[in-house]
Amino acid sequence: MTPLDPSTKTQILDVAERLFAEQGFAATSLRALTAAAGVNLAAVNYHFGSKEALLLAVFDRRLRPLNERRIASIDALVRQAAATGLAPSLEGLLDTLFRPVLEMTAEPGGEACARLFARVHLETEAEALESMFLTQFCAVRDRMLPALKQTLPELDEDELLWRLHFAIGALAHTMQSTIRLKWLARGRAIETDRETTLRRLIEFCAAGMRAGAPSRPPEGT
Amino acid sequence: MTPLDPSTKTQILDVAERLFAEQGFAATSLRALTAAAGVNLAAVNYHFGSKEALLLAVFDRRLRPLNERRIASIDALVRQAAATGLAPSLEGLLDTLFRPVLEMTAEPGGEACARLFARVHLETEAEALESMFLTQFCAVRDRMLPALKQTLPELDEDELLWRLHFAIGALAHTMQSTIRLKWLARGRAIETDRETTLRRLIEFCAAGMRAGAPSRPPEGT
DNA sequence: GTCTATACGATGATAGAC
DNA sequence: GTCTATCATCGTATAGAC
Repeated sequence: MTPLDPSTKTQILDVAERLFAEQGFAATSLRALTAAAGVNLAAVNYHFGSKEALLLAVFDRRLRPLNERRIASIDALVRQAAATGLAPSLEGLLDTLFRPVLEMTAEPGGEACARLFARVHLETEAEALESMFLTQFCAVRDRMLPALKQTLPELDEDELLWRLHFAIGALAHTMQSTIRLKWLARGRAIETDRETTLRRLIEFCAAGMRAGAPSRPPEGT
Repeated sequence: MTPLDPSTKTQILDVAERLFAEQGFAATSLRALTAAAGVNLAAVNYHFGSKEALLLAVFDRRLRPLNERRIASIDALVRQAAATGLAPSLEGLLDTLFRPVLEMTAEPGGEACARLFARVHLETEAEALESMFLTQFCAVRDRMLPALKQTLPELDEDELLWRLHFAIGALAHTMQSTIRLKWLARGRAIETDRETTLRRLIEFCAAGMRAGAPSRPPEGT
């Protein structure tokens, strides 16, 4: 349990993260996993309770520092904005939401893990997993929403929530499948540099969230 | 195989669609599935080859008419625009992309199936599934991209592709989890009427795709 | 061609000895 | 905490009846 401990538990977590990401969850058997980790088959069920709970633990370990970074960034933005008497910038808030996820792909094992992330909504009902995900995101949301309300005061709450929902979807899809993007491009080379992608994503979502405010297109059928 | 035939094959497809959507793919055993369909266990492997291939067939059957609707709508928009000498409207093109998916939820069994859809990136690499999905979407893309280029001529191709990618992500996330949206809302009731959602989605994505064109926000760090 | 009964190997989980 | 042995269940394959 201690940080530097190559204990059975952390050993399992490390190997599980790698194998789940490489081969997928269902395709990774506990026998192969425990053999690769050099531990006994029964150790997974002893330490985690089930294979699915092990997956939860893998996600939890990755998500925790990521959401802590988000919280710190939002707090810094809001504090800084309050000091100047202005609302926090929309681009800054979106950066806070997106950057930790995109930067995770630069960490060792991070890219594979990010892909695993995106493949989450599968299998069973994944209800436990969704629940863990939302619980962790709770603190982020509770800071993000008030900040966004300051920044976009003209939006009613429903509209704001939906637009944040769409923005998260754009992020999720970006993490999930550069494959689809490359296919969209029909073989053309396409820029996938991380900072450029982040800029594009922020521009798209910022414009989407501001929709209707700066210039209103004429209504049609 | 004929439309009205309650044959073993269509019987399996019908029950599979329902059970996969209700319980998830992994959680639905072929034994339970074939028992519910009143067919023999081996019938699945005889008619479809494997459990995964059955899932493919379920998706394929739903996706085919959906993409045909999209193609017809895009063609109509482009034809109509050409007649007036104008580019097709961005909102119209996005409507074409989104509406058939949202309206699928109104068909019997459609909502559950839409959720299953979104849970696609599961298990193994899901490579076969992704491949089927992209193959079907091919004809849509090949009409959508030229139309979008007419409508947004100021965007370079990379930017256009990325923005379409983001828009598809917003759609996918919308179909996938109203659960997350409701959680975002923290218990507040939130409008989830289909036409309203469609309008919100179109407004968000249209603004995102036009980002930088109509009015330019000042650049910051 | 279609359907059935049955068997096989592998899986996730568990009980109990140490 | 760790191990071995064992269990029910899974997806799949096949042999043979209609």
